[in-house]
Amino acid sequence: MDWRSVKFDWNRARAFLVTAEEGSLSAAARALGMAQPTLGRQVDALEAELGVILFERVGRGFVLTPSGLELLEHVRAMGQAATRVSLSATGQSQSIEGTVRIAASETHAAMLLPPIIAKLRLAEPGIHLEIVASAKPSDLLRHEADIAIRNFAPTEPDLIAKKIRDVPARLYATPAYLDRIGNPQLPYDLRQADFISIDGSGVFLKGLNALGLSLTERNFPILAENYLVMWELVKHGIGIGIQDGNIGDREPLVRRVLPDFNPFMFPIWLVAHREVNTSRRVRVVFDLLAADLA
Amino acid sequence: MDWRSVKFDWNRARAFLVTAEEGSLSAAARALGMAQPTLGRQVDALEAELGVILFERVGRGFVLTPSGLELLEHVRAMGQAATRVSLSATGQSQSIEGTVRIAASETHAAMLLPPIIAKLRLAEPGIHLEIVASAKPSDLLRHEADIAIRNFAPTEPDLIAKKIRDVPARLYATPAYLDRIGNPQLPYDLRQADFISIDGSGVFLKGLNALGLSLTERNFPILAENYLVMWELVKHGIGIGIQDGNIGDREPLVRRVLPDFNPFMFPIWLVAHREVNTSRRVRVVFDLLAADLA
DNA sequence: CGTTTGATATGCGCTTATGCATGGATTGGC
DNA sequence: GCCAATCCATGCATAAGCGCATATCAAACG
Repeated sequence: MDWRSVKFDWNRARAFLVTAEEGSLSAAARALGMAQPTLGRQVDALEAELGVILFERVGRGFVLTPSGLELLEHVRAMGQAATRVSLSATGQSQSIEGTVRIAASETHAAMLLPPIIAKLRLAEPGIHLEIVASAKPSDLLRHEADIAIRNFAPTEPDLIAKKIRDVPARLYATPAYLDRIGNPQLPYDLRQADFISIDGSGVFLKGLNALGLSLTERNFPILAENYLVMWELVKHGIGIGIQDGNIGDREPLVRRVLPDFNPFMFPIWLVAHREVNTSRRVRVVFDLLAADLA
Repeated sequence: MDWRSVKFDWNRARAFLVTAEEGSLSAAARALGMAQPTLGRQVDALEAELGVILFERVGRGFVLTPSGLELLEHVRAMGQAATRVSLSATGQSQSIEGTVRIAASETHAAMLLPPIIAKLRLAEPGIHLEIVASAKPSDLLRHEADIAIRNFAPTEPDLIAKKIRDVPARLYATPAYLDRIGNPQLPYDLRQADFISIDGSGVFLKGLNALGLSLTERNFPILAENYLVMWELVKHGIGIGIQDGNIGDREPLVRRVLPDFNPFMFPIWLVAHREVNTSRRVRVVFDLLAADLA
């Protein structure tokens, strides 16, 4: 075998990849946790090493040359293979010492995880934990997290998932707000109420209507895009929000809207990449999460 | 985009790849032109970084662990992508300064190339030339060379090829040897002669028989596996060998066997990878080779 | 038109990695 | 069973790469 064509510095290829994808040296440096001059010099060195001009230096940022674009295609393939290396490596690792990243929505991260994390820290002090709280579901295929807590079954093929339980979600508002809209008792009474939406796709609206309410977009004057913000808005008497019944019932500032109404059931899924879940420490965390969330 | 999974040191992955493929740190170090301790430390560091034991240290060499084998698969994909990067980079390079590697059989390298190389050096002093003389056809897809001189049309899809001309090949031997076997005039007279073979696959035998001779394996008591060695054996009167007519006729030590016999025509092809041939300096060399070989 | 922001280059001190030389260990051959 | 060859590990001097601080520049905004 001839290795001439793999002799070039692969880290420089990585620098080029991230710089091209992020659009600037500074952004790439932030993404990789390196200094911006370092990446600049690596890209320069790669250009000299390959004899190709990759970027056109134009004022504020860089612009890919046609040659750079051509090369980027192949460097992307390197990056995807590198991702698979990292993914598989995590799965192969049988060391209990290391990092496990858990992705969850802000609510779950803030409301459900803390006691479990505390228990996990005591049981396995060698495991370093990272909580990725994000409104959007993390991409486990790209290894943005090792384990994700989701409210829907995953559709991606390479993921394994375990349904933990169904959580009753209810509508909450402050007593003051409920007084203001006349203490509604029936779904029909909510036709003029203000709801605080948490995503713009309308699934919240459809879900509520499926339960017997008849709402329109005019009932959603506020979009929070963040669970915690939504909950704070509800606690400040701005409108009605949906929340896990176990959490909402413990919050003294709010009361159930329509107390006798059947709760809206949504599932909690624990999801992990098949490759990653073969890792011993990921498995430990996965199993403990599954047990304690139930 | 999340770059966590590409953060690890790619050069260490390269060290692992070459070490695993070559079978030892020392061999990998030779292949990459690095020191053996360097690769050893890089592999150690990768194991620590990924938390995976890649090799089992057993006496003289390393043995891949199952985890290492699993990871090697993905690292190989990185290496293949890296090869494509290098390949495409050579093609994108419009700089006349740089290296061009020419692969040819030993005969072509020794007999045909020297005057052309001399001319090329004068015309393009900025181009550094490397001659890869090998009995086996170089793998252009893996970029073992930029340009290859071959005696057959390439079958690989991504290669471009140009047929230069047909070369008359003839049989040669020393006058002393021809005297010894009775100065043969007809193909039939060669039924007892010794031929010097250059490959073990029998194509030489079949080719000669296709021209009217009736030889068996007993006529090939010597296998040289090297064109120059074969030619030296012929010049020392050991037997009959085949050679380019332009070369053989200029050699005072030998004479044609069956002077009036039609020569065996074999083609000369100039071959390059499609990607690589877009490089300016490769193109320059390619065109000059094509012109001067005709 | 000046200010601010966010970007790329450069100089410098220092950490890190590399190569060389060497020692220790194992395999294969005679 | 010894010898030679080959390979991996370690210590040390050196060189290369990195991060920090800073200068410089361009674009957007008021």
